[in-house]
Amino acid sequence: MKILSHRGICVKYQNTMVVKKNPSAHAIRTRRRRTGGVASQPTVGDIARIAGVSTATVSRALNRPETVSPQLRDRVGRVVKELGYLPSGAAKALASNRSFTIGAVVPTLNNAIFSACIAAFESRLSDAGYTLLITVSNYDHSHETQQVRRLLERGVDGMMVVGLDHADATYVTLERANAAYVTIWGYDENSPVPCVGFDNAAAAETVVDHLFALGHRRLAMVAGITRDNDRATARLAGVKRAMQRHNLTMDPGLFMEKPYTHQCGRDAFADLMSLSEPPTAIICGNDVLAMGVMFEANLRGIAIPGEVSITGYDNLPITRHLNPGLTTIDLPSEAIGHAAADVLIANQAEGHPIKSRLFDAPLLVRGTTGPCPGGRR
Amino acid sequence: MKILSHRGICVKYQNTMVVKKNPSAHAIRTRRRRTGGVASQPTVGDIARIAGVSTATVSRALNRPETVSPQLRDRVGRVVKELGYLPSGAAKALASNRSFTIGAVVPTLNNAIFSACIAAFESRLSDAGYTLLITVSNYDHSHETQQVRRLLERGVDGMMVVGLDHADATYVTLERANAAYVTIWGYDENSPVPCVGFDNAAAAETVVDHLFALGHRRLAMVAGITRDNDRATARLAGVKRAMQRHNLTMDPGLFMEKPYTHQCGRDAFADLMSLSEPPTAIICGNDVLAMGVMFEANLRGIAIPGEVSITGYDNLPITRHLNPGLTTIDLPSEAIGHAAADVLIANQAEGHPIKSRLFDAPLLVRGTTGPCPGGRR
DNA sequence: CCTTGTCATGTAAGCGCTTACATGAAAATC
DNA sequence: GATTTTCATGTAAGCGCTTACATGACAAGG
Repeated sequence: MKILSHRGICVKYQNTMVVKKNPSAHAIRTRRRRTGGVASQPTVGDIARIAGVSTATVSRALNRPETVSPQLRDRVGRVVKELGYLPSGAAKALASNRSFTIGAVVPTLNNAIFSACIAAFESRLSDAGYTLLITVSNYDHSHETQQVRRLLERGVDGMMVVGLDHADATYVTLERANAAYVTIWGYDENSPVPCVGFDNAAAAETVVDHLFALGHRRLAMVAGITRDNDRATARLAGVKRAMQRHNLTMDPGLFMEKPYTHQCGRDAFADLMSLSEPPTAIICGNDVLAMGVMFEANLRGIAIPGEVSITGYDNLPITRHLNPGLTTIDLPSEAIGHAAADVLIANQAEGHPIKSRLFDAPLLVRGTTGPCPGGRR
Repeated sequence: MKILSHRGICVKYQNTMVVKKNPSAHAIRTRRRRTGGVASQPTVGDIARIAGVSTATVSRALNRPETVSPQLRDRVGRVVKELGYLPSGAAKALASNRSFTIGAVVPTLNNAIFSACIAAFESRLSDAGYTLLITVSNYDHSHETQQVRRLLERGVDGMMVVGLDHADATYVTLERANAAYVTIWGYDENSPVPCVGFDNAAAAETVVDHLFALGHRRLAMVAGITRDNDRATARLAGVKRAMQRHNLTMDPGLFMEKPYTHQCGRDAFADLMSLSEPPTAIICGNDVLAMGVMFEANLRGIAIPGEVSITGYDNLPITRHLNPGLTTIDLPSEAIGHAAADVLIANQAEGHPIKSRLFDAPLLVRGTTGPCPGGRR
């Protein structure tokens, strides 16, 4: 822990003041330097001059060392190190039309499943020399359009957006800008846009099938908010479709939409249990809701799965440690993050087209689901 | 869900091929356009020509509308909308020396406490028109240096790094680049670098005090890995300091460092309980470890806090729903994220110097701590 | 009516890189 | 030995913006 003097800011501050108060030619010219006026940062020109070569050679030595003679390469390298030279990304991006920057728009960062995906995404990008620009949409399509636009302005080389369903303007903007992008989480084989994800509805169906096989007939669903969220919508649709397939009646009172919070899961459970005829199994739109449901059941001394079965969706790392372990959909969040990064990088590096990719999202049966109490009804 | 044709990538791909195979002057010139050769994006020049004004006026109309007559402002605005013009961030950054981009280096994204902070940080940045560049260090100081360098190359207007303890090179790079930066999480009033955080050690001391007051004398600590992690180090130090203050003996066998995972918490508990004389209270370096400890205790039927008290550190949203609720340090992660963003933005916008800021991190007593079993020893 | 501001707009010079093309020396070919 | 080819390096033209300064119209002041 060695700490150097921290004066940069002050100087910068004072400099700004000077400029404001006394816009002399000199002050203005000074201000334009990259660092705000003080010790200006070295540029390729400086490196070139000191190393006694042209700027083109410096650029080549730095970006395609193999095209430069070893002596010059070393000479340039030495000067670069000596001066602590950092290339200007803006200038590079402007001149080369590549920013080595990739954008992502996620609905939220406060859900471990997205964080995990983003972490995987970032990790791959970082290894390939890219930096991640991240923005959050808060599950709001019109806000998302703004964020996409902003990322495009920042000159990202590619972009990842969550979900297939977006505002028209988002797609228009993306296509107009001729952007390289990939959607994640959802998968639709007929999708005209590339998607790296899984079939949310199909996975939800397997949950119902599992519960049906266990004898459950009275199923409830605590879905996420479906507005502007195609994943939540698809999961709900999957559950309904499977129930229809099994000829199960769907009591509207057993279907609800809740924000993805533990508290909402608890509230949902309380509501469901206060019904005259409570469900024997509760399908949750994600693990956070499922955990909330479990917590409330626990508090009320209602046995899981003895009295009620619970299912989640996501397979958050914590869910396997719960007691009993949560039966859930094992969502390949990391694989998706990696694949999304790979496809974007390959597109930039080798010009590979961005192709869709389907992942499995298998049902993971653990302890929260069991036979329907009282046998089949 | 309206989906447009998705042809951009292919064209770009083909175009790259063309260029590679036939580097005619035309193909090359074409390739240089921002979009890769197809329909090129409009520029200020295009807007200016169509609106019948100069590029300077376009720039002013877009960035400082009040300096332009209403008619021209409208005229420019209309053309901008019509052409779907998106300014080039690279060109803006190069010309104005401002990127409207802020960087962050975090140890991991796979810990809800950081995600929450980042979410708060991003939210404030976004409101102010900034975009967040995020990189992760994986708790590795030398990797962190690389990431800082990369962010600087990308031309961030400011940067946030987690913790006060960093590699020399990190600080050297930061100062040399004259960067506006702030460290978060830790706070040290004597720090020469600005820090927005709380006193990790002091908070850890309050945990010990609380346990001591409950009669516990045999304390164990499951700390995080302290290497390259000043927060974990400070927490451990705080615990030791408080124990010394209370004249408690510190059995080395009761102190261990573990990665921040649930499983490690479980393992730690198993180890601790297999000791001939197990602790009556276990202080955990963070909530994830604490939850792991709780899960294992639960599995073994060991009563909390009847037989053993547990404390966490972070106050993750889930911890209040646990049964019993986890006694932990209420870490102001969102406030820190907001404050870090605010200070960086104010520095850019108004030239305010970046000042340190101290937050409270109070002990939150919930159900996992109780009187020492068997009274005081 | 002339001067002096004031203000909206234009002109054009960069910002710091990349890279097409030019150049010239050395190597290869005839 | 004259030629062509190859290759490392240099020259200089942008990339798409911002902005200092120039300009000219018009208003205000004398």
